[in-house]
Amino acid sequence: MREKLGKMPLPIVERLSVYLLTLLDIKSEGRVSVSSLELAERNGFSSAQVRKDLSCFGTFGKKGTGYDIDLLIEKIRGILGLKRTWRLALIGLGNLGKALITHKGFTTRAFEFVAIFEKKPSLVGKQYKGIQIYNIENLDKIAKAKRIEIVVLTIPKEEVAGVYEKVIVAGIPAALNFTPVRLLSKGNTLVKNVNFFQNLETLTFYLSNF
Amino acid sequence: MREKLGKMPLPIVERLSVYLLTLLDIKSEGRVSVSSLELAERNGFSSAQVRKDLSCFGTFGKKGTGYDIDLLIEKIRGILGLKRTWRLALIGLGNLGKALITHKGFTTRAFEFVAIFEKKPSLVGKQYKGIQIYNIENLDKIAKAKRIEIVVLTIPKEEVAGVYEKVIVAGIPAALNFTPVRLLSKGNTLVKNVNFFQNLETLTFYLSNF
DNA sequence: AAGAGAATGTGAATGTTTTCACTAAAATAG
DNA sequence: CTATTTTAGTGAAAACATTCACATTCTCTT
Repeated sequence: MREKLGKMPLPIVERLSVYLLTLLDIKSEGRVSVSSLELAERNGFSSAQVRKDLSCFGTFGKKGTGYDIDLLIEKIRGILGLKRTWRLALIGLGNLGKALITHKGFTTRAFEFVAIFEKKPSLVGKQYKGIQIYNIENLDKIAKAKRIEIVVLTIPKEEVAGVYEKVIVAGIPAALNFTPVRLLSKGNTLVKNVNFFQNLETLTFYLSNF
Repeated sequence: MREKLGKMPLPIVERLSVYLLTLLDIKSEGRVSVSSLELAERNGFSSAQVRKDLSCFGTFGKKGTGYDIDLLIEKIRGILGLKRTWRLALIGLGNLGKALITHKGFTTRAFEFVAIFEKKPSLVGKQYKGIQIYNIENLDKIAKAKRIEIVVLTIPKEEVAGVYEKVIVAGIPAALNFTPVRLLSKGNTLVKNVNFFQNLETLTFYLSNF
């Protein structure tokens, strides 16, 4: 069993998230246990990979039977830090921002939006879907007061650099970046970039070259 | 220089997309050439990696100087298949679907929405932002008529399995899947899954384990 | 209760990706 | 014009990730 969790390879962490989704799905079918083979086949992995991934965190399975679904769900939730609610802030209340705020998935999972930041003066001071809208200039203060842990960036290209600087100064632990500007983790802020166009472009690459 | 483009490793293709974005950025600053080192440092890669990635497709640089920005942009656009417009269809006109349709990035890039499919009967036959809305039952017929190349899935969990089956039957070349149901490429359809929660969960994992 | 079958956990082998370190070419400075 | 600096391209080495293959343990059938 592996030690340093902070150095765990990203591919493994990403697959844990996939396993969790699959387990919840299988559980909803009323099942109570599952083999590494089934967990693998549902997701296009190999069974050895599933077992090896899980073995990094402990021995959760039972030879001859497989994995107890409820137990494995709880273990993975623990590993991924999903046993508590994470406090998010949306920065940029455009179309995408609104879509994310209203997305059911966040609330049914371990994520909660506790603040919105928006440049447009006419919106500051109001609420959207019950969440208070603040001026980005107050990010530092509000971040502390509201204990913001992750910011979700859905602002236009031009504003990214300035806003990211404020996020770093405020010492916010993490950012999920939906803007087309690639950001690098800096200071105490861990960044994850999400880029639709990159995804589309990998498709067009393979479509063009077959 | 590498041969089989269809087998090109995904990480390389993804980085090409990043290089392209960076090049456009540098170009907009009025520059005409760039070194592998700068291209690397702007994105958190190593310069050797940039050079090796590009060397898979040809020799585009000039020793002592670096890469001509215009030339490299054109080369990468060619490699990624971005020298023409790709015909997209949105399936599921919810909040996220609407946000994507109105997203400027698609039109300023090589992507164009040519159809929308939506279950809600009251919307079928109408238009949204000038794009015709069709019944999903007609996917096969419309896909051929409109020469749809990539479908963007923004439908609820429950509908995914049924809709995906129709996409495969229609033989649509690719799907960009924003639903929380992970899909595997099947038939002639290449799938790319985009999962916000997986991204959030990798953040919470590392936040929890430091 | 014994044997067959199922399935995990894991060291070793294999495969893939990244980095190193150097050669060679172009640019620049003296 | 020569020496120095910059930088691409690239085999070889290293690091990383995946798969193999098997010992082990549990379950189930008869």
